[in-house]
Amino acid sequence: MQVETSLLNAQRPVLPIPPTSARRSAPSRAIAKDAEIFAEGDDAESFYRVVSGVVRTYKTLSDGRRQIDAFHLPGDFFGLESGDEHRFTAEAVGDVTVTAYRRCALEALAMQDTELAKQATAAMMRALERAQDHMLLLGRKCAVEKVASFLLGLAERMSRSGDIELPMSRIDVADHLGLTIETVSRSLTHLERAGVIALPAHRRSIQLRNRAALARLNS
Amino acid sequence: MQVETSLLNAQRPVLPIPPTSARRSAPSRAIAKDAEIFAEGDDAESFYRVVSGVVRTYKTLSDGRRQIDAFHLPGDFFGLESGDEHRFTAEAVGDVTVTAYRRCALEALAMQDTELAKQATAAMMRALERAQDHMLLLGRKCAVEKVASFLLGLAERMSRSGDIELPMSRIDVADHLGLTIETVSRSLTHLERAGVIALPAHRRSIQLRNRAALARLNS
DNA sequence: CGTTTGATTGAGATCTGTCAAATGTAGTGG
DNA sequence: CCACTACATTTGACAGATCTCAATCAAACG
Repeated sequence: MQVETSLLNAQRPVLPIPPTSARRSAPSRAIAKDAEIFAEGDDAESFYRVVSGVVRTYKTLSDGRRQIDAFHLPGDFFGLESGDEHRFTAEAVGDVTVTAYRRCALEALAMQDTELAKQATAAMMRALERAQDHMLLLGRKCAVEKVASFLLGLAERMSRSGDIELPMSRIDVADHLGLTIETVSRSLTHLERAGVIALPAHRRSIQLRNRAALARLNS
Repeated sequence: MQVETSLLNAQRPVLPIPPTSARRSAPSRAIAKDAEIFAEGDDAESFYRVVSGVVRTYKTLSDGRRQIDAFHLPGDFFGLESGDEHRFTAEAVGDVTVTAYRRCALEALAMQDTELAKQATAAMMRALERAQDHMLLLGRKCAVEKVASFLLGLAERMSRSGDIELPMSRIDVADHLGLTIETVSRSLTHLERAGVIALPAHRRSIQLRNRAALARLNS
């Protein structure tokens, strides 16, 4: 896990860091793999920004079915709420470092024209756009298309080469795409047999061999 | 219907809009059933608020598969974008009246502390929250659960009694829930046979007979 | 090494989609 | 008011995609 995390960070472009006025009151927090950052229903005292590692946010049904609405990479904000409770749970996918911002700070800052307020608003809009794209994926794409879209999106966000080091397990991928782990696995081998991707021995790494074919799958 | 549509498209070029200082005189636009308000890729010159009727916003894949991300009821905002293009298409479900706001107006107002800016921001947050709930529905609920959740949500938004008059066709419902019209129909009759809802002769009206049972279906 | 965990593969069941037909409703014109 | 049409919805039979359950395999770890 350590290895994967550092690889990921190495591939990421350097983060833009909020201005010092905001950073002064922004403590950095280290979180261990699979540890909870906040839970559905918790008071939304703070929101967060990923410094290193990956965070998943999800909702669950009463019988345990889970939908991961997003993975948050370094630089991404998460945990912004309109109400006073968190509406989903956030956990560390691997070892993670986050910056915490007091929520009241945002509301105070929102009135002003600060860099942090702008970034937070922009983050919300991006989250909405991603959610809209993801609804199309969940509602109308078949399994292979879902996996292809996911790989393309991840490559775009975390790698400029064609190599992806998946930060998350198959279960996480499945719960993000509305599939089971078996179907995710079968879709991957299907793409591999079609020569679109390669799956090296280390099963968390994936090479994109034919981006055009992948792109065709989520037109 | 064709005639009406083309008439509307003819008047689609943006109306002259008075300065934002006169918000009370924000122009009202009448739109005929199934006419387009804006399309994916259009310049996002304006955003809108529903005055009367219902609006659907959707994305499509290249082969025509469609995902309706939301239905907008009177009072709802839609068409707010972070970029300079609309990222989905908006159409009138029935006959509709909307208020149009110039986009630059919002950006100017965002700096200030106006009521409209606040409402627009709140609308965005609500849209995000709905999108997150809807991802759980699309990714992890079965057909009957999807229909039950949809009916409950609609009843909550547009009726305090247990009677719903569906504003949209089965096709629209299906494309919102990630199903086919046949499966929507079968789910409805299934709920009817279970005594949870009643389906009067007029097939667009639905009576909720057992809200507790419906609520149990989307826990 | 054995164990544990995660991932892949296989076989069969189930749910939803597809195609086709029947039914019902609204609308039209005689 | 009654055919008659057009359209939306429902229903049925079947196919196909994904899920479930189970076994195998591989890598990581003590």
